[in-house]
Amino acid sequence: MYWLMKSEPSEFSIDDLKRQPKRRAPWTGVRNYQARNFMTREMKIGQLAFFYHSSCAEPGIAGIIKIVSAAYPDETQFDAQSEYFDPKSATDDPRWFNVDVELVKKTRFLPLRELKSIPALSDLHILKRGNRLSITPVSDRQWKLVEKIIAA
DNA sequence: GCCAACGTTGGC
DNA sequence: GCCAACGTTGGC
Repeated sequence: MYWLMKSEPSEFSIDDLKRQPKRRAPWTGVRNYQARNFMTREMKIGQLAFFYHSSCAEPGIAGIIKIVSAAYPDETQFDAQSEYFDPKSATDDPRWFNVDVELVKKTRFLPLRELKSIPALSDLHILKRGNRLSITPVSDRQWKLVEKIIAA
């Protein structure tokens, strides 16, 4: 099982991750229950994910990251100064969680445009109509195919 | 539990 | 900035 995780590069890009100590950072700001549940229930330490740049001039896959922690409460939900502050979340019953990720490698940039042009990837979640989930599973087959394309 | 209104996402 | 698609909210 692999993953694809979206981030707006103006908020947090792959280069921002690269600059972090140990190239690690908490994946904060997820405020969707389905995406949260993927982190709390299905993600395992050591699993790999594509780092995807969204909501920008050129959306696409920018690199590969690794899950390096179990899910734990997202601190930004308790920070009134944060744009991710959630007044309905209580410290003794947190609503939102995050995992930590580590940069494995920055790859050749693979634009969404190119992903769309590959028929064998038509079942990729982010290519499906109306998909907005910020964290989606990627199958072994899809992962290997994309890796091959990036390497080529 | 239904569902209309509203807010957000994200590519274009 | 537009707008389709989808998630969340809250009155009933």
